[in-house]
Amino acid sequence: MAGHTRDTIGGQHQALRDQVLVALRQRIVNGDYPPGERLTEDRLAEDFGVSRNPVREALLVMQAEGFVNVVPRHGAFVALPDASTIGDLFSMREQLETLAARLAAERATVADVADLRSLLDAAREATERVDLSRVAELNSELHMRVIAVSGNKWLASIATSLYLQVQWVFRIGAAHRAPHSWIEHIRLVDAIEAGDRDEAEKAARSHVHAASTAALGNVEQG
Amino acid sequence: MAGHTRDTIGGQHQALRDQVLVALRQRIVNGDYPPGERLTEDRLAEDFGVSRNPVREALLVMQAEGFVNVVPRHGAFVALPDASTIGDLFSMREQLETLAARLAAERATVADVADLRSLLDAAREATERVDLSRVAELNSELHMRVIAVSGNKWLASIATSLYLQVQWVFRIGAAHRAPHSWIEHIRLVDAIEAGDRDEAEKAARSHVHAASTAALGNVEQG
DNA sequence: GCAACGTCTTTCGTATACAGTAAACGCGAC
DNA sequence: GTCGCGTTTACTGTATACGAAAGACGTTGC
Repeated sequence: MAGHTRDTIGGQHQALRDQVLVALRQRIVNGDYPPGERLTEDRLAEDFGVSRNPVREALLVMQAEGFVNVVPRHGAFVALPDASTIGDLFSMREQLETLAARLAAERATVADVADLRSLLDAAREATERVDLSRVAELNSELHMRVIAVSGNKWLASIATSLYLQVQWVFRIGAAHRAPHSWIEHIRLVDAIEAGDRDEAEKAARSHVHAASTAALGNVEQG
Repeated sequence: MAGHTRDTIGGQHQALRDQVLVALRQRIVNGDYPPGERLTEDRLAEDFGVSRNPVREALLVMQAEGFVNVVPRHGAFVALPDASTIGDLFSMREQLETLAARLAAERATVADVADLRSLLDAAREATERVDLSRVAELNSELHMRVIAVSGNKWLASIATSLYLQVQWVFRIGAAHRAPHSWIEHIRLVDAIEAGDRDEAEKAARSHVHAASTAALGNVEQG
């Protein structure tokens, strides 16, 4: 039984585990389950209308992603992010973004760049419509796309949970700052298209710095 | 079979899930389960003498760590790392190590440095005894300690699985190169003690580069 | 009134049972 | 001999059942 990939329709079967995972993430990010809230398996199972097993498995992933803290015989709690945790988050993000930018500048094809540009266009349109949440969404999408272009699979898996965290903590402030970051994104995509690794890295770094500053500013207000 | 009672008093209860996780990792790293091998839940459950549930949960973590690939209705397979995957691995490691080194240089206390030095001493002794596997072990321990000193919690959780991967792929070559890397480690710890962020970052970067080169060289020999 | 002890409830951890699906295999037709 | 179809099998995905441990709460002794 050597490596064989199967891509039949059955392969897209969505396990309940994953559905629960998505739903749970959304509820936490939306604030339906506020930080510090206790999440018992039974309750979640009832909330989602499934048994405890899918819930357990989803919670395991959520724990690894840093959304919940699990106390062995006591239950799972929605994590409460503090200032230092947020600072750590952006430190990580800076490292990952710069790597992704550099690799993307090396490896991007014409099609990749066209893809990124279409996202920028969509973001510009959304900005003109003052649809901030859509802009924020497109921005996240752009970053994930850049990481995908970089082709580093560890980067992709780690960045996913990292971005979810960012969206969770700063969902309001991020939407507000989105129009500004759009300009920074153009600089990034330009550098990627030009294949200029150093410029791409610089653009990514300054972009994350700006986001970090804005985010930490929001915390002060909070 | 279910008649096992808690042998240790309340405190830290080692869930079967975690025991299975540790055992499974060890078997994969040791090569008992070679790359490409199919791992059915039933078989693993029987191998470890537990039911399928702890096995499922352990497999979920192993998947996130990149040791196994899970095909939805088909089962789990031991991952087969290829050259590009390994390159990606070291790219990630370089980014994380440099960040860890910089932060550690900022935050290390006197006690932290003493801790790191004691590991270096132990590594020197082991080198003199030509106990290469012990040296490799101590080297990993040193890196994890530096990351702990950096205080970034995401860094810690990500690095854990990253290091396990490195140990898995290059367990032989890593042991061989360990004496060389010892010198590079001294440079790193010196920089951390001096609080010199730039030098620490440089030391970490060149160290990972050297390790990467050596590792990829081993692959060629494959 | 306060503290210590015993019971009690809640919740996790694990095992087992059941259903659904996809691959494997064998049989028959061409 | 090969291709196609039906059966069979084996594995995953999900649900349920049971036991153990930790905290909550009331009770009792001082």
